[in-house]
Amino acid sequence: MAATGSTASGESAFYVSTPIYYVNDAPHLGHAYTTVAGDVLTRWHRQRGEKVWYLTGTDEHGQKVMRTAESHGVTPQEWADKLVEEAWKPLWEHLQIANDDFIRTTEERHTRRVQEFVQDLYDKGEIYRGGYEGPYCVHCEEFKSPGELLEGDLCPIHKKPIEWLQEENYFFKLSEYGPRLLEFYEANPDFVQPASARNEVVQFVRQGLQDLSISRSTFDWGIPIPWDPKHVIYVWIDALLNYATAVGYGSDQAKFDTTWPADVHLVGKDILRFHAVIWPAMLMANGLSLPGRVFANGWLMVGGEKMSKSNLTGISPRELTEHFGVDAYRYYFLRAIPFGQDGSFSWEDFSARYTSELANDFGNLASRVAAMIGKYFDGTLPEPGDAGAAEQAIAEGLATATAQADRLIGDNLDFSTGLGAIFDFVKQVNGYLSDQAPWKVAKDESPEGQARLATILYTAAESLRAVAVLLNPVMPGTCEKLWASLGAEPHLGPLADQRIADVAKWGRLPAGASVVKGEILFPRLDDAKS
RNA sequence: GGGGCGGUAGCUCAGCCGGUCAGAGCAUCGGACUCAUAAUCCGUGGGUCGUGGGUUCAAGUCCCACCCGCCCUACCA
Repeated sequence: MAATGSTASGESAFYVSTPIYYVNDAPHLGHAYTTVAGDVLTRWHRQRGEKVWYLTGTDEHGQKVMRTAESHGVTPQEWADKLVEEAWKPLWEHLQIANDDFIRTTEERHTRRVQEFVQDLYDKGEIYRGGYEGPYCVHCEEFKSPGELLEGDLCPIHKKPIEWLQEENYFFKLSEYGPRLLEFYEANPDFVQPASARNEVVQFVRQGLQDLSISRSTFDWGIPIPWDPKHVIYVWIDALLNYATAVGYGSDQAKFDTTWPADVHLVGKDILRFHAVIWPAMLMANGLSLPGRVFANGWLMVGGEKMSKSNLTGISPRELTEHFGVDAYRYYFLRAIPFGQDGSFSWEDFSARYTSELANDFGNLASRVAAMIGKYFDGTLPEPGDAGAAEQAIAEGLATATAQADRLIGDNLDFSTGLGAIFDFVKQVNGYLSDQAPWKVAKDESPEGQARLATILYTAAESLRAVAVLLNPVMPGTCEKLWASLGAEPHLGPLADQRIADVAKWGRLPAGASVVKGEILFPRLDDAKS
C-alpha cells in the first residue's frame, strides 16, 4: 500500500495540493483559508530542510463556467483567463502564497494527459458505454440529483416539473472498487482526516458504490473523450487529474517519480468524496500509487452562517488584510479555528486576537527587548553571563514549544494548537522579563549587575530569534522585520534558511549582533471599525 | 425518513474509560511595575454544564425521551 511518499530516493518531495478552484467566481475567504493553510504547511516543511512541492491552480471546464462566460458575453477561455489573471493569481501573491506551480485545466500539459489517462482506462476495460437516466430540467438544461428536487419533482431553481431523460454516457466502473477502498481505509486509518470526515467516507463506501458517469454530451466546454469527441470528460475527472498532470504524469517521468504521490491533499469538506473515494479508485484503476492523506477543512462560519459563493454576505479577503495586514490574516484563521472543524469567526474576534496575541504579547515583546538593548547596550547584543534557573527555564520552554509546534503543525496539521504552543513561549518570555526586571538591574552599575543585565537581555533576544524562525511560516513579513531588528542575518543567514531542527539550540544569536528597534510589528488598530 | 455531530462562565472552547471536572484563553474588575505598541506581570470572577426523566454510593461524564443548530444520505467545483 502506497500510503505515503514514494520513491526510495531520498529526494522525494513533500507534495501538498490545494483543490484547484473553480473559476466561476472570484476567490473568497474559504478558498484563501485552504490555500494559506497549505502555504504554512509547506513553508514549515521547507524550514525542516525538506524538498517541497506546493501546487494550486484553477478548474476551468464545465457547464457553469460556460454559462457564466456566456452571460458576460465572452468565451469560456476568455472568462477563465480574466479571472485567473485579475483575481486568483493576484490574491495568492497578495497573501504571500509560495506555491511552486499553478496549474490550469485548460493548459495543454493538462488536457493532453487527461485524455491519455482516460484512454488508458478505456483500453483496460475500466470504462464502458452506458446510459444515464435521471431527472432533467429543460430550463436548466441539466440533470438534477433526485435528492435536490422539491416536492412533486419540481426543479429547485425553476420550480417547474422535471422530466426523465436518458443520455448516452461513458461510465467508470467505480462500483468494483468498494472493497479495495475499504481495505485501503482500514490499512491507512489516517488517509482521510479529520476522523469525522473519515467516518463519513467509510460509511458512504460501505453503502455500496455505483458506477460513475464520466462524460457529458449536452455541452462542449471540456476535454473531448479521445475515442468519441462528441463527449467531453466530466469536469471532476478532469479536475482531479491535475494533481498528476501538474507533476509530470506522462510527460516528465523524472519529476513525477520524485514528486508523486501527494503527501497531503487539502480539500474543503464539500469535495471530500471526490478526493477520498473517486480519486483513489481512479488511481487504483490505472495502477498509480495513492496519496498519503486527504485532509478536509471545515467551513468558515460568520454569524452562524456558512461562508460560500452563494452566501456573499462575505467579507472579502482583501477587506480583512487592508485592516489587519496580510500576516495577521494568515495567522488569525489558523490560530482561531481548529483545522478540520467548522469555525465561526467575527471581526470582533479577529480584533481581539490581533490586539491581545499579536500586538500586546508578541509585538510588544519585540519592542521592549529591542528598546532595552538599545538603551542599555547601545544596540549591541551583549555577551551573556552564566545562566541561572530562570534562563534554564526559558531554554526548556523553547525546546518544548519547538517540539510541540513541529509535531502539531508539521505532522498533524493542527495549526491552532501548534501556534498556541509558540505563543505560550512568547508569554513565558514576557513573564521572565517581569520577574527579572532588567530595568531595575540596569541601575546596578557594578560589574556583576551589568553582567546580570546582559544575561537577561541576551536571553530575551535569543528567545525572539527562535520565535522569528518558528513563526516565519505563518507570518513571513513580520518575522523578516524581526529578523532584521535582531541583526540576525549577517550572522545566521536568511531567515527562510533557518532550520526547525536548530531552533531550540540555545545561543545561536551571537553577542555583537546589532539590535535595532525597527518599526512596530503590529500597530494598534484604529478602532473606527467594529 | 435514516445516520452522525454539537448545545459547558459575557465570547471562543477543553473536559478520555462516571468519583478535586466545574476548567482554559479573551473580555471585566483589583493590585504590581515602568523596559515596551497606556503594553507587561499577578490575582479575581460563581456558569441550573440545552430540557425532562432514569441507572448509580456518585453523572457535563452512562441510558431514554424531547427541544435547538449543523453535517451526510453520489455525479453542483
